[in-house]
Amino acid sequence: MNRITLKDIAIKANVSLMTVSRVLNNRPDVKPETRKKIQDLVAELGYIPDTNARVLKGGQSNRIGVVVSDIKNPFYSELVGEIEDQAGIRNLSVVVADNNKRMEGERAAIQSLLSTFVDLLIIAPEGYRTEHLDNLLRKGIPFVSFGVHFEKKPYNEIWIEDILGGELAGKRFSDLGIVRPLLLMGHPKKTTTLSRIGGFIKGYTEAGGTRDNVSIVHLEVDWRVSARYVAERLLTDRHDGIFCYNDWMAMGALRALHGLGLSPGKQIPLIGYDDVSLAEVLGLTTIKIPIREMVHRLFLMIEKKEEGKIQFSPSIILRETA
Amino acid sequence: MNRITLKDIAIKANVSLMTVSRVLNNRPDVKPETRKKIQDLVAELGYIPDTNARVLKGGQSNRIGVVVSDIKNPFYSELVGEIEDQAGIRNLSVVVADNNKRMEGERAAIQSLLSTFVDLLIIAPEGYRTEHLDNLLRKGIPFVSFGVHFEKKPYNEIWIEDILGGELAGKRFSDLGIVRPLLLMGHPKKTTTLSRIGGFIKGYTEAGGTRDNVSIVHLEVDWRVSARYVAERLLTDRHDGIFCYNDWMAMGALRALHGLGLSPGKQIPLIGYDDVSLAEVLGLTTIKIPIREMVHRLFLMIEKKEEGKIQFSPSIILRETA
DNA sequence: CTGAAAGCGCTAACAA
DNA sequence: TTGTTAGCGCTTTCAG
Repeated sequence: MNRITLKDIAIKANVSLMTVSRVLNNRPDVKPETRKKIQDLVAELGYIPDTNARVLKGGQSNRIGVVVSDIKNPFYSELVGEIEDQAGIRNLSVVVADNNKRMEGERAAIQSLLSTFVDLLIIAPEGYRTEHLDNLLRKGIPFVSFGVHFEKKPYNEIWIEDILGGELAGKRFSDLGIVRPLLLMGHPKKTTTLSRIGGFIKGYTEAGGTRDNVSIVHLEVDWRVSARYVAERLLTDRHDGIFCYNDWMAMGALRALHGLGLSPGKQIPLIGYDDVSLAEVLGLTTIKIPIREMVHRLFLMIEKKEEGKIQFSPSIILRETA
Repeated sequence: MNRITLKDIAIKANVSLMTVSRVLNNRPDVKPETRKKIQDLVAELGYIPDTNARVLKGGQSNRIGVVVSDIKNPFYSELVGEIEDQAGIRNLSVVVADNNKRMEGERAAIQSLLSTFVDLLIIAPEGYRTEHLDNLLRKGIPFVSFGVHFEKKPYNEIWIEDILGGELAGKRFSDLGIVRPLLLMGHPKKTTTLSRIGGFIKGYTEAGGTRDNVSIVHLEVDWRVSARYVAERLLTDRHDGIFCYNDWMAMGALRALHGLGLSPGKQIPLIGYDDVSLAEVLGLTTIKIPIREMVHRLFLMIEKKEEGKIQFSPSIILRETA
C-alpha cells in the first residue's frame, strides 16, 4: 500500500520534514520558491495527510461523530444529510453510528466514535438514560444533544419544544371533532414521547376534547409495525383520528388506511411529526421540526464555541390528511 | 480532556505497557490473575483504546468508509443503514461521505476518507469518470464499487444488472399499451442511466412498442425537480406513462400526478427503481434492487477477502401504479 | 509469562 | 527561512 508520507516529500524536495509540514499547514515562514516546489511535489505524488498521526500528536481530527437511532428513518437520514452538507463546507468528515434503536446501542455507538477520536459528537439521544452523557461531560468530551431537552443537565443542546408540537396536534384534532384519537407513540420512557403525549392531551383537552377518550399505544418506531397495528385495531377500537410519533410511523398508518379503504383526511385524520420531505409527497399533515435551521445553528454553535441550550419551536403544516 | 491511556492502566496495575496491551488484544500469554486485575482496571477507569495510535502503528482502523451520492435519497440511506447493521455486528465504524451528487464531490469524499484512514472503501460511484478509482487501484487501497458495473476495469464490484431492470419496465409499459412513455432519468453520462434507458428501449420495442415514441429527459436526481417537470410537461406532451430513474424521483412524479388530479396506475402508469420501503408505502410499482442481500454478500466478500465482480439481478415488483 | 526498545507520521518548541 | 529533537499511544520484536 505504501502511502506517501511527509518524509517522502521531504526527501524528494531536499528539505526537512518540518518545511514540508509548514507548507501543508499554510504557515507564513517559508520561502516562496521552496513552498512552490513542495506544493508541486505534493500534487504530483498525490500526498494525503494522515489524520491519525495528526490527532495522535494532539491536533484536531476534523471528524465529527453523529449518533442517531436509525439511519433508515428519514428524519435521521435528513438530519445526517444536513450535517454532511454543513460539514462538507468546513472540510470535516462525518462518522455516523446507528444505535439500532436501542439504548444500549447508544452507549456502544458513542464508545466506537470515541475510539476513532472525533472532535465533537452530535447525539440524537434516546433520552431516558443519561449516564453515558454524564460520562462524556465528566471526561470533558465535547458533544451536543440534538432534539432532546434535558432540563436539569448542563448539556449543550439544540432542541425542539415537543410539548408545543403535541399541543398543535391535539388542538387540531379537537377542532376537527375527533372523539377517539389514537396516539401511536415510541418508547414510553423517551422524553420526546412523553412531551408529545403530554402536549397532545393539553392541546386536545384545552380545546374541548375529553382526556379519557385518548388512547395511547407504544410501538417500535418502524412503519411496518404501525401499519400492522392500524390494520388490526383501528376499526375494532373505533378510532376516528391518528396522531403518530413521527412521519415514519405515520407513513405506515397511511398505508394501512389505504388498505382498509379509508381515506386519510376525509374519514380518518392523520397527523405525523418531523415534516420530512416524504410528508410533503404523501400530503401528510405534520408537525414540522426545522432540521435545516437547527443544523445550521448547531454549526454556528460549534464554530463560535458557544455553549448552552438553544430552543426551536415546531409548527403545524396542514396538508390533506388532517 | 486527559484521556486514559494504556500507560495509566499499566502504572495502576504495576505492570508494563505490554502486559496491558496483551490483555486488551486477548493474547493468551498472560497470567490469569494479572489479566483479571487489568480487565477490572480497564472497566473501572473506562479506558477506550485510541484507534489512531493503533492505525499509525500499522494496524487496522476498524473503520470502513462509504461514499454515496446523497444520503437524503432513501436508496442511499437504506444502503448506509444496511452497511451500518452489518458493520455493527463486526465492530466496525462507518464513515460516511456524501458527494452532493457531484462527480467532483466524489473525489473530495474519497480524499477525505483516505485521510482518516479507513480499512476499506465502499463506493457507490457516479460512474462516468474513473480516474480516481484507478488511482485507488494503483495505490493498492482496497475498495468495492457498489451498484455500478465497470466492464473493462478490474475493480471489485457488487453490481446490479441495470439493463435487465430497464427491460422489465419497458416490457411492462408495452404490455400496458403505453404509447408515449416518458423516461425521467439522471445524469446522461452515468452508466446506470444509460443501462436503464437502453434496457427500457429494448424491453419496450421487443414487446411491440415504438422506439421513436419514447421521450427521455435527464434531470437532477431530486424529487422536487421531477415533480415540477411532470406538473409542467406531462399533459402538454401527452405522455401516458412514466418510468423514473429511481423511487426518489418517482415519488415526485407521484406527487405531481396527484396534483394534476390523475390517478397513477389507472390513468398514468408509473414505475420507479430501487424498491425502497417508501415504494411499498406508496404502492409504487418498481424495479427492485436487493440491497440487503447485496450488502450481505459485500461483507462476505470483505471477510473472505474475495475479489471479483458479483452480479445481482433486479426484479419487477408490481403494485398499484403500474 | 513479562518487559524494554523502537518506531508508525506528524507537529510544537526550540535551535541555527 | 530552515532544521533538530522529542513525543503523542500503541504494537511488534526481541530479550529476559
